[in-house]
Amino acid sequence: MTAKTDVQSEARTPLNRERVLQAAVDLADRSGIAAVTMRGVAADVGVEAMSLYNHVDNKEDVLDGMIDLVMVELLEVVDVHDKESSGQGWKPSMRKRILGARSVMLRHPWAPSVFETRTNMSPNILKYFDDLFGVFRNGGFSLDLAHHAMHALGSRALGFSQELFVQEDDDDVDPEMAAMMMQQMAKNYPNIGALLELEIHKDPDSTLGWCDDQTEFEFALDLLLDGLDRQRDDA
Amino acid sequence: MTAKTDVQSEARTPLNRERVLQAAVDLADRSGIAAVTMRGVAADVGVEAMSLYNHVDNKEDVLDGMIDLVMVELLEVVDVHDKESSGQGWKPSMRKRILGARSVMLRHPWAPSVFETRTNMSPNILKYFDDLFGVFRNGGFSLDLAHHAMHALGSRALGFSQELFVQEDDDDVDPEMAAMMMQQMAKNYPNIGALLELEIHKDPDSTLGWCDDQTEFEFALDLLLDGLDRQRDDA
DNA sequence: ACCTGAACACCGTTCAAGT
DNA sequence: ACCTGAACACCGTTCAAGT
Repeated sequence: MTAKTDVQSEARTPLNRERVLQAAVDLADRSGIAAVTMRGVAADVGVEAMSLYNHVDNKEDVLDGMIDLVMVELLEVVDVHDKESSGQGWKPSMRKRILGARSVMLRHPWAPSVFETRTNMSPNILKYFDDLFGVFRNGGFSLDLAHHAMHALGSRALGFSQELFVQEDDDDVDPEMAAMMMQQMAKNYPNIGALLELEIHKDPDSTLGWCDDQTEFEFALDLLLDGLDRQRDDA
Repeated sequence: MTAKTDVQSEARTPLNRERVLQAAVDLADRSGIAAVTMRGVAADVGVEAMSLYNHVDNKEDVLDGMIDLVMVELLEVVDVHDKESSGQGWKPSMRKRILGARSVMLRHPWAPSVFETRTNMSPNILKYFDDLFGVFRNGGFSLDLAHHAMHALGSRALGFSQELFVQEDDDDVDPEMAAMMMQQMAKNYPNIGALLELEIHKDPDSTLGWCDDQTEFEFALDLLLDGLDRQRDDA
């Protein structure tokens, strides 16, 4: 946001790694991760693409850096949410942390897909996971069970669950055609068809957007946390 | 595999969509998804890149087609595993299906990442999910709960769970340096450090590869299925 | 020390031209 | 009907040259 307002003073101060990475994050937030090219980031920062290589190693380094900026936000948010739920036991604490993490991911919709391509852990990522581990252990989990728990949570530990086949918003759906497709679906796929009918009954205006991501995320999270709680009691 | 043995007769029969897609899958299995370029697939099939466009719409179409071939395998495997567990209740059935699906994904390690970029469901994908839905419903799940269950399983329903930060196999780790890193880790990240120590104690030969994916996958799967079972009983 | 222009080796894709 | 050569608009990245 400051990148445009004060061009003169920005131009005077030489470019640095931080400004490059922040520009990349802003660009991704604004225009999607596909827009984050070396040339695109360079343009946003008022420089030619080749100049970026004075401040970052290569594009992988840019992506690593973008994730690191997200992690900083994540550590902040989790810290805030953590104080709210101090002394309430491991489950509310874990729940708050993860839902807090999710709120950060919602601000950076490109982040999950970039996370999935990272191979190296940064200090901030390690700290985040170490803290999560700490919550489990303070809650009476054995190291082994805490380890299993982290794997079971998977990406949910970072606040996202990749939703498969996210339909882009179809503004221009012919309602007649939609009805025909529904009929076809019900014939070939009876169970999915039944579900569609049920969901349409709930909200007749839309056959789309009927999966409330927040509800589904919390359902799965609670399913996992409750299951882990039970395993902890058994030990 | 047949693509190389019989060049002459292959050359005689004109190219078709199926041969293109199979070549793409073989190439991905052999050399990874990054090797699947229009030029690369074309070369494997003995033609120039531009010729492919006579048989597929574009690269997205190729990726859709590759996934469809995987889905065919998946439907076959699931069908086999399903007969083994017929009449044993929904849980063993669901378990067998999903572990069967996982065995297919292990044959095509590139498939998960491609799945995650698909936006459209193909008939085979719809059939697969409809069948899964059927298992839940026959097991006494309400439509609503079955719907939640599918979301909770997420990509696990297709037999994979994206593992974050998969470390590439580091053949050339200096053991001295590894020990130093361990010490550093234990200092900065006490919980992760404790876990590393525990795991090394189990298998002193390797600090890597200590996460048995199959075990973790089954742990998470059973956690979810047991949790869903409990919710079903409450209804 | 930092930035640039030109260039390279790759992409996916189009199109007129060949058979 | 199918295949090709040349070309286009993009990538990430290198390097010698500028200031």
